[in-house]
Parts: sequence; C-alpha cells; structure tokens
Amino acid sequence: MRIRTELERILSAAVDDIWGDLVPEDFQVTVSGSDNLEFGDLSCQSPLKLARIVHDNPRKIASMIVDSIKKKLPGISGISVDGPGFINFTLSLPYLVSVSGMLASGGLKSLLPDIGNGRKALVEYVSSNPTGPLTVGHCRQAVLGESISSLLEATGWEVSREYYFNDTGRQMTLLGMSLAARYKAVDGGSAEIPDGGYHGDYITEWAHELRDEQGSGLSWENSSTEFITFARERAIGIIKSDLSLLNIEFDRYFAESELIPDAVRSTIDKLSSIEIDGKSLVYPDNDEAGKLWLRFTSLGRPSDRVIVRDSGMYTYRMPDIAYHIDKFSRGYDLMIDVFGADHLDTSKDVTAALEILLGSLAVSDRLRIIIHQFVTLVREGRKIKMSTRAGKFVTLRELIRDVGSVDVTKYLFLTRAEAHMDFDLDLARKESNENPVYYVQYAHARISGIMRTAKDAGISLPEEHAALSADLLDGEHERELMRLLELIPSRTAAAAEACEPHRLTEILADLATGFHRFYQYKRIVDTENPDASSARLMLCEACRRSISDLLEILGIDAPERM
RNA sequence: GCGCCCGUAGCUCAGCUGGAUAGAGCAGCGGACUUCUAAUCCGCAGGCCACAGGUUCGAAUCCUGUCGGGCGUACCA
Repeated sequence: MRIRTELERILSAAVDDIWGDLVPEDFQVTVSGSDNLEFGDLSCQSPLKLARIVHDNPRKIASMIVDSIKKKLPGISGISVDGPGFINFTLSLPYLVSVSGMLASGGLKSLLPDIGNGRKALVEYVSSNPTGPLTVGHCRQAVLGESISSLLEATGWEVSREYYFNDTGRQMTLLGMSLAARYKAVDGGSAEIPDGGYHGDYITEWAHELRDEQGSGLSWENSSTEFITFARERAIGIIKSDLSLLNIEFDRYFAESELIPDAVRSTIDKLSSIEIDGKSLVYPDNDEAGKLWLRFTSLGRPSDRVIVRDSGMYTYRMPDIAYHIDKFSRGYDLMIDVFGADHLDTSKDVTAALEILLGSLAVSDRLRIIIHQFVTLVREGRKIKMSTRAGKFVTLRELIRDVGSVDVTKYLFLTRAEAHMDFDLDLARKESNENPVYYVQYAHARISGIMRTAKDAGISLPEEHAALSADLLDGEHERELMRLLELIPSRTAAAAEACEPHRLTEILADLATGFHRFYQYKRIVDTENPDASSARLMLCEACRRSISDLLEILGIDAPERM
C-alpha cells in the first residue's frame, strides 16, 4: 500500500522537476497494479496523459521520467518503459516477502490504511417498516449494508449501524386494523380487512396470540392502540430474528415516534422561514385548509410535494427530513444511507431539503446515499411479482432455507448494487452446491489442514519474518502468490472507499485460485527442508489470514475443516 | 411522456472510476489422485462488450441517439 503512494510521490517530483509549471497543479501521477505479469507488478500510465499536456511523445516522456530518477527506489527491483508509454515496475523479492510476512503475522488489518482514523460513521440500512417479515429484497440490502459497515470498520471508521422505521403513519394504522379484523375472526366474527391492508398469514397468527393473551374483549373501536402496538412489537420481533439469521445486529432501532415531539414541526418552521426568489418554501394548499406543500421546484426538484395533509398528518418525506437533521446533529463525520431503487426520488427530495437547511457542502461531504436495484425473483422460468400488502412475497427466511446456506445466500447477493439482479429460486439450490464461496472456504480449510500437518511434523512459522531469507521463496509460484497477496490491501481499501463490498468476492476468488495453484505445484511441508517449509508455511498463513479476514468483513464463516 | 439504473460467453456475474491480447464460476469437451483434503489443478471451446454515431494517441468504460428490461413519476413508506 505504502509503496504506491511513495512511488507516486517520487514520480510526481520528477515530473515537477522536468516540466515545472507546464503541468497543472491538480495533475495526479498514479501507480496501480498491473493486470498482466509480463508488464511488471505495478504500472504508471501517467506519461500517456502527460503527452497531451506537454505535447510530446509519451514514450519519450516516460523515458525522461525514468532517467531522472537517480535514487534506487525502495522495494523495486526493475523499471522499464513499455508499450505506448507505460512505466512498469517490478517489486523486489525481499519486499514481497516482507509484505507476506506482515499479512501472516498481523493479518489484513495491519496493512489496511487508516482511512477513517477514528472518525464516526453511521450506516442506515434495511429500515423496513414493521409490517411483516423481511423479504428477499431486504436481503440484498441487509447484506450490502452490513458488509459496507464492516468494510468501513476495517479501514478505521467507528461505525454505528442504525435501522430507522416509521411507526406513526397510515401504514401502522392499516396494520393494526388488519390485525383487529383477524382477531375478530378468531371468535367467528366477520372480518373485513381494510383497503390497502395486510393479508399475510402471520397476521392471523398474531391474532390468535393476542386472543390468548388478552381474551376476546378487544375491538378496533375501543383499543386501536392496543392492536397497533401489539402488531408493531410482533413485527419488530420477526424482523430482528430474520436479521439474526444473517448475523446482523443493529446498534440502534430508531423509531419515528422517538423523534423529539416537535422535531418535525420545527423543521417545517425552519423551511417556512426560507424564501427563494421571494417565495416561501412552504405554502398552503389552495383548497384544503391545513394542507401544506413544500416548494421542491425551487430546490431544483421536478415537482412540489405535500408535506402535511389536511388531516394534519405528515407525509413520509417530512419525518425523513427531520430524522436526517437528527442524524446530522449527532455529529457523525459520515452518514451512509442504503436504499432500494424505489427510494431514489424521495431521497433526492430529502437531500435537497437538507442542503437548504444545513448547507450543501455539509451535506455532500457527510451524507452518502447508496441506491441498490431490485432483485427479480424467477421461479419455474417466470418472474414473480411480490406484494407485502397482499401477503404475496418470498421471505428472507424462506430464501435462506431454499438456498440451504447462509454463507451462500450472502455470497449470491454480493453483486454490484446498481445492477439489477435476477435470482432464480430453482437454480438456487443447485448453484448453492457449486457456489464459489465453497471454493474460497475450501482454500481456508486446506491451509488449516496444512497447519495441522506442519505442527505434527514439528515445523512452525518463522519466528521473525524480517529475518527470513528471501531466497527460500524465489520460485515463480511463490512469487506469483506473493504478488497476489501484495495487492490485497490496496484492493480492499479501494473497495472500502467506493463502498463496494462485492469487490471482496473477486479478491477472495483470486486469492483462492492463487493458493490452490500454489498447493498443486509445491509441497509445503517437507521435513527434509525445514527452513524452506517454514518459509512456505508463512505464505500459506498469509493466505489463510487474508481469506479469513476478508470473509469476516463479509460476515461469512471461514471453516478449518470441510 | 419525463427522471434514474441496467443491457459483457449458453447461464450467473467481474472488469480497479479512459489504457497494453475482454475475465471468473457454472454448464460442455479432454487430461491429472501411492504424495499436506480431487469441494482441487491443467488444457480446449465459447464474445461485433444491445445497436448507431461522436470525443482522442486509446472506449466495455465518457457524450448523444435508438432498441430492450427494471424502478420511480402518491396526500403509501
């Protein structure tokens, strides 16, 4: 990791020396890992970009830069100018060995940059309202949010995980009414579930439980709060137990009803006091008294929205804005919202309102919204339409049962957030058996086995990797593996900064392939050559720890035996 | 209609934020177990990166348009 920034610094100084003011201040010299071994380990493509700026041949530029570097570069054993004007670097064997040694002894975290540096981050995800069990759609969000949280933690952030839910709106009323209807039916009464109400079987189960606890004396007319509260608590209980299947625990469940009583009111007041082009941001409805609109069009949004209905109830945008104000007031340096694609419009409105209230810089610096696309479920070759209200949906619980493994379920859902995902339930089980996650876990189990064998043979890891002679690891297979290991920290850090945990699955697959190949070609434990065995064991341990550290970030088990 | 996202191997997906011959896994074909776990390894085959233009030394990646698909366009959250 450090070697890249060091090289960038040295190259950048060279560019300054040669061209000086010709090159703009903000020009960045970049060094990245090469795709192909024949181009060295690290590569700099800046000469190609410089060509346009200083109007010269890129190859010549590259050569000029290389020639100007007199000092021997640390950790580098070779520099060349290749292709149209790339500068390629070869990492030295001692450097590679030392990186592997650090991974083996200190694990991945010892080499990850401290990006957060103890700063506080809040990640909000799932945030499904308590109206029933979590569905397949929430699964994607849960996996995404949780792994982003862990990734931030791994790079030095102090992370809080938060689940926000609305428990005061019309949906909760409908849920309570639906429960009341089912409750009435328990004793043979006629039950009409209201329009837009909930039809899931779980409501019927709750009705029986409520009947057992409270007898039959309740009715919607005399105890609506009772029904709503009961349903709310049951729903939250189900959600928490669904999340625990994925080993997810939130630091806080934040209910809308917990917002300080006048938080929403005072946010409206603040918005009302703002005028843009002589017009107040909040304005009353022409026809219906008490109804208020927010002039989102003045904030660059496509249309104005109702924020308070004539009944006096807020529409969902309003508490969301107040909730975010609350988050900002709690002093987080970074706030991440993970939402489904259906929230795109709302979240843009919320952001626009926050920018006018808190300043656009404060918002863009600290708030990051990650929108993931939906999961399309396929069964028997056909797409399944889901509806929580109608009680037609595949739950998270069913999904995990169908797939047959929590680890596989997580792995399957770790894909690029902005891409749509087709999930074929019929293939799930089959894919489960051949899932790449086992390939990675097997590498870990295999190495664990080698460790056991080594222990029995009396061979142990080198005491001090710095003292290890690099010559013991000068084979091409060793080098290939160490090169892969060297790339892990920077790849992981890049995934963290992009908030793209799915990239870790790629790193893991590369690492597992690298190890399996190495294993194929090299006998690790060889009692005839204890020193070389010990050195190779160090490489295995570097792989093992890297795999288990990466899997841990993804919340996936790293088994010692399979 | 308008806004956002997606379209890469038969299937599921990567492609490091413009670079050097487009990558995995599964499925297909052919090889490798007296040796630390064959849930593995090696090889073959498979692609006009939806389509058409543009930007430049250079495009799967950026821009415009077209065609497909998803989501939104609620006084539901």
